[in-house]
Amino acid sequence: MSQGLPVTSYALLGLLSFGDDLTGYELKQRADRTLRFYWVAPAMSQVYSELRRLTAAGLVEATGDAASTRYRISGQGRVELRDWMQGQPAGFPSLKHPVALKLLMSHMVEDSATIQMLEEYLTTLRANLADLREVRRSLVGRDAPGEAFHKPALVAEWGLAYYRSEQRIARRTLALLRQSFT
Amino acid sequence: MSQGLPVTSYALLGLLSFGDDLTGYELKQRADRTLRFYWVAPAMSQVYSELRRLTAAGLVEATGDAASTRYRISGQGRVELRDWMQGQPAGFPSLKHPVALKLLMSHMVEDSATIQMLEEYLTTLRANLADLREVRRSLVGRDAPGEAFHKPALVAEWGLAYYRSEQRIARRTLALLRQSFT
DNA sequence: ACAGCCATGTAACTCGTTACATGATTAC
DNA sequence: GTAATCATGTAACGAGTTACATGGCTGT
Repeated sequence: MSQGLPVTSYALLGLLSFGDDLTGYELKQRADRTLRFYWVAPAMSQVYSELRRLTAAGLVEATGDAASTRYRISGQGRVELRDWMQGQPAGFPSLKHPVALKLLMSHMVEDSATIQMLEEYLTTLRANLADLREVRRSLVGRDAPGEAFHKPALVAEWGLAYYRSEQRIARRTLALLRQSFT
Repeated sequence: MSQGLPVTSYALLGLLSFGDDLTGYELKQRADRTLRFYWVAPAMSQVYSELRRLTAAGLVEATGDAASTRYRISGQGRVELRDWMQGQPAGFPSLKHPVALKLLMSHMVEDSATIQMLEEYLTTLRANLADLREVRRSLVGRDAPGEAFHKPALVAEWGLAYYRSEQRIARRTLALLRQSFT
């Protein structure tokens, strides 16, 4: 039953599938640490409303008082999550890349502005890369095949590969622009 | 004036900044050919509503009858687009990667299911790569520095680099899973 | 005492999607 | 003549954001 929850709902349910029970606040923190790199960083208010939805559907169970509620995935939640994973195909990633977007129409501005944009992108890229490296590091020791964080480690590696690829292509594009910008 | 249009609005305005005037229908086709790889493929209905918004703001001009209207960017539109490009920083890309998402919680299912998911991803990746290569090919001859499609060509290269990186990491992950899957 | 974090929520709004609906033109 | 494509729109809805609001708890 309860077919067709939004993907973000399953994503949060997935974050609860590692065994521990969390408050909405803690769940948001976990999302910021992991989900944000390849899905979204949902707003605080959305975390709470999704948790209400999941509770209503019986996929998570709430314990504690109104001032501090802990949520844990239910048996039915595990079943539903499994079904969703194996049901529909994953679907193709969708990218919102404002840097590429502005580059596309960069004939409207001076090359120096585009060069500056790419430099700024490389800076924020470095920062994100550092964050993700830190996440990856925190999994060392529990990341062997079969261990609890094997799959999260694979995802972190995936993200690192993505960021490194972005670094390469941004640098290459920057070099090309600087070359023709006399 | 008219500060703070949604980015998709500027994106469509940008597609109109290459000099030709298009119908809503044609604009949608152009978006499907270019924008979709690194921004979005807006629904037909949204293309029309954005065009109405842009017209109301004086950034595009409409000509023709109600049965077939052509839109062209206005002088003010060019100014506004330039301002937007140079104004706020581009912002960091946001990725919605359902494959990575499912991989994260793949401890919930058998490895064989995850392996199958990655194989399917590689298939659709191949198809998208072919599409984008076709786009890149169509720009050959007008893609030198200073020429009309230099920047679009750079963006296409960027996209190709991204897809190739995805291919590499997907294959690597697949290999790791197959290895530990006895 | 006060700052900062923990913790939870409501309300308004907008972007973007899907479904629905219509009709003209072109190709076979 | 009929199917596909061109062309334009409306209506309903849902996901997700921002702004607002409240209050407890902890460290200095």
